[in-house]
This record gives sequence, C-alpha cells and structure tokens, in this order.
Amino acid sequence: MSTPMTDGAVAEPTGIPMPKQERSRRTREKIIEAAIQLFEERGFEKTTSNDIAAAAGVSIGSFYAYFTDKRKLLLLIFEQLISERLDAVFSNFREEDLLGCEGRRCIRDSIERVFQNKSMTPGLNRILHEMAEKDPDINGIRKDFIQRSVQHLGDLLTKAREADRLQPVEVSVAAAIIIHAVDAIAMQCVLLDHLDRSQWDPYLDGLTDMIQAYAFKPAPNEEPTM
Amino acid sequence: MSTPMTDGAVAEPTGIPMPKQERSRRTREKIIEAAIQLFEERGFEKTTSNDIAAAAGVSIGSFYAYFTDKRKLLLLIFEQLISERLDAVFSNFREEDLLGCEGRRCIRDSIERVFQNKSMTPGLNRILHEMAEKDPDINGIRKDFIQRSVQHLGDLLTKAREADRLQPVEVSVAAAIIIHAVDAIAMQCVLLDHLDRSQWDPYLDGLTDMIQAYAFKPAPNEEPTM
Amino acid sequence: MSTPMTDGAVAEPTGIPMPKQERSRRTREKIIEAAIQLFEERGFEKTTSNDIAAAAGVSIGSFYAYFTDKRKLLLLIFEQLISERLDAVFSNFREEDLLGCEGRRCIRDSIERVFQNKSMTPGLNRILHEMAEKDPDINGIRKDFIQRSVQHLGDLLTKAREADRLQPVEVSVAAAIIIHAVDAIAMQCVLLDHLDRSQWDPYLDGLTDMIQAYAFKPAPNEEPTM
Amino acid sequence: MSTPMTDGAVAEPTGIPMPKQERSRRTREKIIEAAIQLFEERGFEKTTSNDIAAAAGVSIGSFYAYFTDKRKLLLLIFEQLISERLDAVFSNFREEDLLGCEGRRCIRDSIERVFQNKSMTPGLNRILHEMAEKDPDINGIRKDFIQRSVQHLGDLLTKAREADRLQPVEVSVAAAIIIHAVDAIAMQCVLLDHLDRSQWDPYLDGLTDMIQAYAFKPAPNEEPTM
DNA sequence: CATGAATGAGGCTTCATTCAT
DNA sequence: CATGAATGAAGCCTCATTCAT
Repeated sequence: MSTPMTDGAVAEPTGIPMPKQERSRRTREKIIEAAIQLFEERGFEKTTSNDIAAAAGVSIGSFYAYFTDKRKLLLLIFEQLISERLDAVFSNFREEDLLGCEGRRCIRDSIERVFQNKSMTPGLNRILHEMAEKDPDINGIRKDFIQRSVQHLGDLLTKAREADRLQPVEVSVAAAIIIHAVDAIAMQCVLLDHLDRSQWDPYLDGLTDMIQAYAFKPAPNEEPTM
Repeated sequence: MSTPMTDGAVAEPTGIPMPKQERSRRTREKIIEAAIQLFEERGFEKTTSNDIAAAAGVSIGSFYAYFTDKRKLLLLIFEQLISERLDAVFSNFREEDLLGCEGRRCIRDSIERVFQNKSMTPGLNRILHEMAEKDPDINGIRKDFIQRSVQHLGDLLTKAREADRLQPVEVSVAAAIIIHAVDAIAMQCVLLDHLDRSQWDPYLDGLTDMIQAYAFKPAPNEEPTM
Repeated sequence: MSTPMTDGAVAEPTGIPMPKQERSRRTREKIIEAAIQLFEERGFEKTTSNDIAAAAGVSIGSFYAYFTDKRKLLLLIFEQLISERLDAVFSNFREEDLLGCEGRRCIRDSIERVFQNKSMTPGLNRILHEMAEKDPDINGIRKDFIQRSVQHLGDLLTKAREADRLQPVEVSVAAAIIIHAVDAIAMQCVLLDHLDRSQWDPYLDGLTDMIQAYAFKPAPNEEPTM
Repeated sequence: MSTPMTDGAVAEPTGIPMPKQERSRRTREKIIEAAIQLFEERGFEKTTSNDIAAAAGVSIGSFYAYFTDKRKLLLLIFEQLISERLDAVFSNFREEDLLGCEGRRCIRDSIERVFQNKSMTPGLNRILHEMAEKDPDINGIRKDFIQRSVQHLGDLLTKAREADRLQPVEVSVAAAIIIHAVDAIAMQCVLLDHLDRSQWDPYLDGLTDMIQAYAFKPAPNEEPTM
C-alpha cells in the first residue's frame, strides 16, 4: 500500500529542482525539519521565513534558494506527511482479520491510528484544516488525502459486501461518512480537547460501535457486540 | 431555549461599556455588520481594521472607540452567532416527535439545519474553525458551543433512555460522537466540497442512518429503517 | 499658455485622493519636495522609499498613505514639472518679435531657456530620459511633453509661413527636428558635459544659426545672419 | 579607421587577464554573448549575474572568474560595440563624394547608418544613455564615442572649408551640434517612437536639409537643394 | 579552473494602533 | 465623541558576491 508520493524525488511541485549535491540535500532537509517543527509549534502564519531559516541554521537567502516561499514548503511537507499517514492507517488492514472474528479489533486499531496520527503532529493537522479553504492547493492535498482514504475504506467495504457482511448501505457514502466522522472526533479529542492517550478509550469504543452498527452485519459465529 | 448571551447588554467581554445613546448604538451596529460581511468574504486576517471602519462608514478612530481591537469584535460576533445557531438546531425538537413515529424525520431535520447553518455563513464558520486552536478565547467559544450542543443532545438521549429507546451506549460519549460527526460531515460537504442543497441528501440520509443504528432502538411500532 | 495639469488638484493619477485637511496637504508637500531633492541628487533607483520618508521627516507609513509607490510619486513630479517647463520656454514668444527684427534674439532666448530648464533639475531630466523606455507611463509623459513642444513650435512655424518667412520645409517634421536637436544639445552640454552658463554661448549661437538657416528666410529688411 | 579598442587583447579595463587557452576564450565569448542578449532584452538592472551565467551555460563562479562584476562586463561590451559603430558611420565617407556632386547622398547615407545602428541594438543604446550619468566610466565611453565622432566630422568639415564649401561656422561647434542633433533625432525616432525603416525618410531628409543649410555651401555646379 | 551553495544587507510594503485636533 | 493622519515594527523577497570543494 505504498504510494509513489512517499518517494520525495518524484514530482516536485516547485520549479526548483531537487539538489544534486550532498551538502545541498542536507541543507534542504535541515530547512524542512526546522519548518515542520516551527509550523508544529507556532502555526503557519506565526512562523516567518526568517524564523525557519534561523532555526535551520541557514541564511534567508538559502531558504529562498530551495523554496519559492513558505507556502510551497508547507505543501511539500503535507504531501510527504499525508502519504505516510495513509499507509499507517490502512497498511495493516488484513482482509481476513476484518471479516474474521478479529473484525472489531481491526476497526478499533485503525481508528486508534488516526488518533495517533493527529497526536503526533497536532500543529500540522490544524494547519491543514485551517488553510484548506483559503488555499486551493492545500485544499487539493486535503481532498486528495480524504479521497484516497475513502477509496481505501470503500474497497474494504466492498470486500465486506461480497462476504455478505455489509448492511444495506451505499458503499461510497458510507465510506465518506465514516472517514469524516472518525477524523472529526479525533480532531476534537486530540487537537481541541487535548485528551491524552489514556482518555481516548470511550471515543475509540464509541466510534467502533457506531461504525459496526451502521455498516457491518455481525459475523455468523460472532456474538453481537452490544 | 434562548440564552443569556443573545442579549447583548449583559456581560460584554469588552472593557468598553455598551453605548447608551441611540446614535452610538447605531454606529456600533454598523461596525458589527460591516465586520460580519468582510470577515465572511475575506476571512479574518485579510480584513483590516481600516477596511471595517471604511465599510461601516466611520473613522478608524471610532472603531477603536467601540472595540478594543479586531479580535474582540470577532469574539462578540461569534457569541451572538452561536447562540442563534444553537437555537436553530435544537429549538424545534419536540420530545414526542423524537420518540414517536416522526423520530427519523426529526433527526434528519436537525442534521439538515446544521448543514444550513454552515452554508449561511461559511466564512465565519471557517474562521471559527481556523482560529479555535490559536486563540484560547475563540476556542472557549467553540468549546462552549459544542458543549452546549452535546448537553442538549445528551438531554434528548436521556429522555430516549427513559423511554427505553436507547441502545446501550454511554450517553455523554454518544452525544459527543454524534455532534462531532454531524458537524464534520457538514463542514466537509458545505465548506470544503461546496455541495449545494440538492447534493446533500445522501449525506443527510447516511448520517441519519448512522445515528439511528448507533444510538436508537426502533420504536415498538416502527418498521426497521434498513 | 497655461495648462490644466499645472493645477495639481485635477486628474490625480493615483487612486489616493487629494488630502482635504491642511496638515495632510503639508505632509504631502514635504514628501514631494524631499523626493524631488533626492531624485535630483541620487537618481531614481538609488533613492529608496525610506530615504524619501526620512528626508521628509515622516514615517514610511505616511509615505505609503500618500503614494502607492515610488514610481507613482515620480510620475506626479514629472507631470507638474513638465507643464511648468513648457510654459517657461514658449510663454514669452511673441509673434511680432519672432517675425520682426528681433527674430534671432527671440529664438536664441528660447533655446537658452531650454538649457536653463535642464540645468535647474539636471537629475530629474536624466531620470525622465532614462526611464522613458522602460516605463510606458513615463514614456507617455515624455512623449506628451515633446508633442506639445512640437505643437507649439509648429504653430509658430505656421505663422512664419503665412508671413512668407519660412523655408520650403514640412512644418511638422521641421518642428520635430528642431525640438529634438535643441533638446539633445542642451542635454549633452548641461547634463553630460556639465558646462556652466558661461560656456553655453557657442552652442546657443550655433543652434540659432542652424535653425535660422534651416527653417527661416531672412526678414526683408534684415541683414543676413552669417 | 580601426581603433585600438577593437582588439580585445590590448588594454583590458579589467584586472583579469585575457585567457590564453582556447576553451577559456570560448567560455568568455559565451558569457559576453549571453550578456549582450540579456542586456538587450531586459536592460541592465533587470539582468542578474546569475541570469547571464545561466544563459551562457556556465556557473556563476565562472562568471566572476572572467569578469570582476556585471558592470565591468557592460563596459567591455560597450567598448567593442562603439568602435564597430563608429566605423560603420564614417568608414565609407570618401572625401571626393562629400565634396562632389554626391555630397547630399553621402550625408544622408551616414545619417541613415546612425539610425540603423540604433535600431540594431536598441536595448544597449538605451542602457548607454541611461547609465552615462550615473556611471563615470560609462560616461567616459560615451563621451569618447561622441568626441571621436565629432573629431571625424570635424576633419571632414575642415576638408570642406579648404575646398571653400563650408559656411562661416566654427568647425568644432558645428560638428558637435550636427553629431548631437543626428543622434538625438535617431534616438527619438528609433528608440522612443519605434518607427520602422519605412517611416524614417522624412527625418533623414529633414536632417540632411538642416545640415546642408547650416554648414555647407552648394557645390558650384550643383543645383541648390531647396 | 569550474562549480554552485551559501550569504545577508537592503529594498519594498502592510496594517494594527495611537493621539492631537 | 469623532476624526483620520501618523507611526514603525515586522514580514516578504532579491541578488551581487564569496568561498569551500
């Protein structure tokens, strides 16, 4: 379930070519890392290009040599991040688990991974959310992420249907609703309410219940959850 | 279901007292209206104090005579708005409808009203979302709004439990999950995907299904929905 | 021979309205004066907006309150200047002088006034010349100036023709050639060679001779010049 | 009529010695050609050192290995250019033509060559004009060019005097006036008004007339021009 | 010699806020 | 109370030039 975009060398959205030399690559990395940290801590608007350059230990001139501007850098970061995240959520889904007796466990784990993703880079998640509307490119990234998530889930639901384990729902709508619901609750718990790991359980269980009740039929040999 | 905050004369968060005289009150209104329009159109950061004053037809000096700063003005606007919105969603909930044969209809209508709210002032909704994290006061408003929504819904769920119409869920968690899920889907459909009214139905139905499946037991005399 | 543009209140090319209050007008004037002086001394590129504001004793913010940018300010200055200059050259031309026995004197005086104009604001003249090509607006001003000069001179030549004092030249071409020739020599002597008043005479005489030989027939009762 | 400066190996104004090796010479040439093209298209200020190096296909480091800075490179270009130009204007002047029955034709051709020079490299001409004042070195080049032109023409006028074909004008002043007048009209027609070849004739004729009327007596066996 | 990454001074511009009138 | 001119910190970005490899 790896994606081409995970490989940073492909399809740079910037007009600036990927540096060839080693020193160059390192500088670029330093800037990206500094930017992630600062965006994470302060948000996008409150982080200036100069801050990033300073934190990376390079001159402002270098910053502009590598990235046309702050926004382009952000786009790059999001593109990297999102592919990683997508993999994290869906990569350990195994069909036999989902449809077997481990189904509930499997769903809950994935939900938890969404929560974990948010809690790893809460600041960047906020920014993504914040800027999606103002900035068409960022919205594009976000939409792409969502669409790919919905697609992944839709595939799984289709498998479930084939195994006669799905409620009579429209697959694409159900997938969208589930993805958004999980995302929103995770957002709320982690980013807005700042709940820590130990406080997640009721929400993880609640969401799992909701999803199961909404979309799945119990496995023949499975005790009803509730 | 009116709230104390709807009445502007009480508990202004500003240090500036409410103007007593008629002309003053009008000036204040003009500024607020201009601000709402501009925030809606351009967002918060892109709207300058001078823009607001100009659009209101008053001097920038007057602006600062009425509002300590742009942010305080925004807070005020949100407080007004949110109380109105809350009322819109919950005010026509009648217990007998929810628990009677009109239950599904009743839920769906409320969800639709959330969608409508978002689509009436999309810009302000974005700002609320955007700034909630950065700005503790705004976050406070947002949390207050959510909490009150959760409270309202929790009350209804409790009623449902008393009537033995609730699934074995924890009321407060279920309320939170439902509120957030609806909010998130509405956000996505209206603000990010810009769907118009005619495209909402699958999502309204899907959400209604999900909520019913998750939280409610069918009325004794009611056909199962799905 | 006064022009509408001499009156600064008409047809501001800036979107910024003419200030109404007295203090405002004074500030505006201070900025313009400072700009003239600095442009004169250092040229356009080497004068920064901050320099101008500092020299005018106002903040950089004020500068941008009055002028959208350095370039617009320059345009304004040129428009003012050029109308003044045009008047200076042609306003004391009296028909009877030109065609009477004072013809030569009259021509020479006008040429001298062109030299004087250049020597009064040599820096601005350079800038006008320099930027005319790069900047269509400035080119427009320059062309307008030249065209109006050519027009003025053309009118005089037409009068001369009516009095049968003109050589068989095409009026409009002759006017253009004379204007440009005088302008160029003045430019060269004053701006490039930095000749001072005492060294002008040979050029004034030479130009006068050339113009007379090229365009005018001697007055019946006049001794041939050369 | 070749000039010492045409030969690049002598008297480089740069501290950097002329490269001895063939590859070096080619690199140098590439840089110069790229610079000419870019200066021509964009002007001096808008062309960056990096642009030139990139266009020449060499590294910016190499650029600075060959030329101490952008300005020095420009000086070099002007020196080359100007000698070529001077030759173009005066090289086909033959004394017997000027003083014989082809005099008018000869003058007009030379004027036309000035027009052609301007139209071949309009951008560089502009730069020369623009920067002459700000930059003493460039002014020096320009003055040198003018002075040499005046000298050439002065020599011709002296020949004319010896043949009793000159009006009673001061040779050096007349030469300066003629040179500047032609230059200025050419500048105006070609660079500012962007007239193309087909529109030059009235100006070529007008200038020829003016010069003849001003400086030359008709040849004994020649019909008066006008 | 060639390379090209790195530098950082310096220019431009915006806008929240103050305060004299 | 209203006015709006004035402020200046702060952000953005460019590009001539240096220097380690």
